[in-house]
Amino acid sequence: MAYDHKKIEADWQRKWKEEKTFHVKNDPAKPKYYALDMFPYPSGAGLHVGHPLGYIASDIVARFKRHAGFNVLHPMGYDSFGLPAEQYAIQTGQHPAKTTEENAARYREQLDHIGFSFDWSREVRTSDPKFYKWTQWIFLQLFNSFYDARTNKARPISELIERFEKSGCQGQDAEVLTGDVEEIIGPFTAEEWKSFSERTRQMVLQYFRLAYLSEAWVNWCPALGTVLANDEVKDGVSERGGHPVERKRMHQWSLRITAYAQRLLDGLDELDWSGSLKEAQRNWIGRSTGASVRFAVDDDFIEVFTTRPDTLFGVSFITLAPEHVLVGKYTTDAQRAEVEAYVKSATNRSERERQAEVDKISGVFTGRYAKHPFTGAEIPIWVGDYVLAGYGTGAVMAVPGGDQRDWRFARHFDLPIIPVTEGADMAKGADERKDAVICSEGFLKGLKVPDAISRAIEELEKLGAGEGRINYRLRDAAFGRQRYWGEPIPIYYKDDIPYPLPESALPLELPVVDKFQPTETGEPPLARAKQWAWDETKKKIVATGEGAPLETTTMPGWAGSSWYYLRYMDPHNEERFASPEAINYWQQIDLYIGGSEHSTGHLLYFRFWTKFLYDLGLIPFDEPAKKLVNQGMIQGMSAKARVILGFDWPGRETEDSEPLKLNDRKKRVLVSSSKAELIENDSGIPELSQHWNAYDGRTSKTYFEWGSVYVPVQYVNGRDELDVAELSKHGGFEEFEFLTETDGGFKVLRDVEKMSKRWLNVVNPDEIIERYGADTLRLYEMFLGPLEQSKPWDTHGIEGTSRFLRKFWNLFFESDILSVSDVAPSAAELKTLHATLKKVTEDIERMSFNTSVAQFMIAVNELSALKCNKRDILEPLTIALSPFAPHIAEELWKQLGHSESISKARWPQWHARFLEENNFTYPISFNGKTRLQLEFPANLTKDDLEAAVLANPEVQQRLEGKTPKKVIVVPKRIVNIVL
RNA sequence: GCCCGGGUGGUGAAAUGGUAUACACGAGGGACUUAAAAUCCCUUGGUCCGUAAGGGCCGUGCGGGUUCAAGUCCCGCCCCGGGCACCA
Repeated sequence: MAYDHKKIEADWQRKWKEEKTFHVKNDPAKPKYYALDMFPYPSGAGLHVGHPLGYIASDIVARFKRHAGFNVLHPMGYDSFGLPAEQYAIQTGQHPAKTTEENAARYREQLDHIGFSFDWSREVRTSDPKFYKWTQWIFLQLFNSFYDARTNKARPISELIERFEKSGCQGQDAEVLTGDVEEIIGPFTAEEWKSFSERTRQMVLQYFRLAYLSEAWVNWCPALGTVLANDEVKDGVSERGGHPVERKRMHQWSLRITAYAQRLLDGLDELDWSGSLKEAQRNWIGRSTGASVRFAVDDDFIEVFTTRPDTLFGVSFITLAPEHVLVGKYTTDAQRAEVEAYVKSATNRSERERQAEVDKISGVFTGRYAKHPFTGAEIPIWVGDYVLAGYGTGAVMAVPGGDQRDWRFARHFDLPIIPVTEGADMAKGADERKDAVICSEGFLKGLKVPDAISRAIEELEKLGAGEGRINYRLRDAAFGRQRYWGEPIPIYYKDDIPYPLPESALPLELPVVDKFQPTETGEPPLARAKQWAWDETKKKIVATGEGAPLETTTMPGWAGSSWYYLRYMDPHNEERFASPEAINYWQQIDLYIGGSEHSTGHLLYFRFWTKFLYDLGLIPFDEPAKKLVNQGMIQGMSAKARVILGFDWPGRETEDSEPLKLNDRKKRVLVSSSKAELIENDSGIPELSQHWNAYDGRTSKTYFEWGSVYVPVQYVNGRDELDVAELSKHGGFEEFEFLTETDGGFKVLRDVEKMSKRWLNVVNPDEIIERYGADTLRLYEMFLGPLEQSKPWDTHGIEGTSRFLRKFWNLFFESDILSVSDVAPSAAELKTLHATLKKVTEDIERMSFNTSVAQFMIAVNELSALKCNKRDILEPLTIALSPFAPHIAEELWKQLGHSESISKARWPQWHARFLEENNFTYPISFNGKTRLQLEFPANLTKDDLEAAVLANPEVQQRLEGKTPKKVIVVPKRIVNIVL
């Protein structure tokens, strides 16, 4: 029987489906293992060979763990809400649910062809109302909770109301205010709380709810017509589409992730995640310790955050962010016009401009002064856009002697620069050294920076002018999107105050709309719905206008993905997001694999929601994934043909100085890259005159202007030669002519780039599977290199893994007839088997799949050389290969006479006794350089070994009668003779 | 600028401080074949000496160091990839 991958793979994929081989039950009798992939957004483009990389890795681990006796949860689903489907809907009027359905079906087909062991009965889709009912439910829990700073966990908001009724809002309670720049609410007594109107109470509670509606600065993207989260904005433009983003103040649903900043930071320590990923999260959370300092302004004050309270004596001015609420209040009448103009221009400048023009220093004096808490000196208050509204308090105490930005601002506006450290040269710049000695006159003089910091905080606290404080860079997460294709937010409004829908109203399904665009008045698409109001008494959705209006923004893409891993545990539960029994059984994700682009977005919200659900006692763990691996990107190997854009030579008679541009109407000439070098040397290429008569008229060395044209990679062979004939059949290149080498070949240039339609370098897994099979694809993806590393895809290398599988198959067959012997295996055969089992077992545990594939190849090469067809060797080897190449393994397993799926077979154990050797070949080195090899019994003692080596005639010869200074003997490793 | 990764043959890459380049691609040579495909065998870091067998020297981005021994550890650079960035 010849190895027929098409038949074998189709058969087994069908069998797995029919026999529900990979359906998993919640079976508390067995140990569990949860292997999860970050679920994909089903885009219209389908999968390319880069996408399944992580899925293959997790599938290998899942299959391996099954062999090792674990009950494995290995599900897959779709993150199916998202912008592309909606954009497409806007263009075509087609409902996004329809395109999503089609794309998901296509993904499913592609995934099935790769032979994954997913339990598809547990599939989830975030856009399915049965799923998003629970996303909405969790949102309601967030809305109905606050973060209790006293116990450091989320609690029901009812407890807070109780507290307000009993003792009002004092001390710690008033400090939970985090998030964006907000007007701080003052403390109030129980009596005051009771006297508040319903409206006021609800407004106050907004400051505490974990899901809250606030007036906040948001990243508004006019082109997308929506608000973006901070991590959706890159370099001042939207991550998707690259549209400009501006700062805008508007009503906005936010989640109070900042309340969890410290726990999100601390939790990282115990996670088995990559260092760089943890570092990215730490960076993003951005904890800094310092002090909060209040500068009195008449009977009011400005609060600043500083990491360097030790430099307080160097404060020569205060700078407020242009957006700061106190700017208007403090500006004197004389300065008002100037300040207002500045604030207007600064807020109109986009984030992008403000980032790009860092060198442009701008600011304006408010006319007012604050009082220095220590010296009582008058400190001028300025406004400057180098101060960010969203960080700290939106105000800084400027110390030009210790901070370079302050220094530049002071220089620009000729403000005083006071040295704060010994040995600093104020003419050159600020001294930002953290190991300097403070030189300011007063109690800090002579102290080292760290000591001065604690002393300064002490003094501030004594005066009541400030205290030690920790600040985070992390902002609250914008949660509303002015979009259709997302989860509706289950909120209705009475008197402009948001109220939660009752649980019985969930899921709040997406309403029917006539168009998916915003309304003419700029409201989100949901405002178009005819049935979009809530009747409080009937408890049902009614016609728009006939009840309380429902929220019209929808949730962002990361809502569903923040908790989906829990739904897989109990996907069809209608009573709860997942039953406590299921959650208790499956617990945390044991292995989570996905791309590193999610490191600060998804993975932070994912951890935040988990901690929140934990606080409410809904789940028994507060981190979602114990181990996380980022798979590297598979890049494309673009192919480019060189093209002549023009040529010229010195002294050409010409009307202008432009080089001779080649006429667009003529066919463009693509030149094989080696030929191009000849042309550049102007070695007289006769073909050129056929195309351009002007070329013959050249009178001196000709200079060429080159460009390049992308050609589809599938027509390029392993020698970087383009198959011109095949390309012509493909179409799209009719306008080109090809200038080949003398042997008719056409060489292209190769370049590693992102895999993208644009570069014509996309490789589709379907084509690879059609030609080589899924098992070969799986092996090759793993063989390419370490999982976490980015690497280019080159289809030609796949021949190696394809040959390997055929060689493996051939071990079982002789002249296409199954020929497996029951004779006991030889020591050499056993050694190969057990060396392979050892290496593969260890490699899977440490996710080093490329080296396990190499080990399988070594095993097959050795067994082929030994002409081994022993059952006792081939059977365990087949099990070991099955996680990597499951179809061929199943087929051979069946051929060996087994009736049950190989996935139920027990993982073969390796034994050290088969690996032991009687002899060891020692590399004998002189001064660290290997010179010869000598074989000795492996059990020889150090001393005997040394004597035997020195007695060897070849060694004697090299010693030339000298006595070695030292002989290093490492048993079973090396002997080093030092002369 | 700061923080993470990473630099090893023509290419993808391997190597608990212990024989650098396993495995694979590509390339070159050969066998089988009327031929091709497939398959199998040999060679393949550089360089020098030798007719040959064989041997010498150099070699893991660069420069130092530790060590009997460094791709691996330490110090200082350079380059590439990723993340963050007027963050007070």
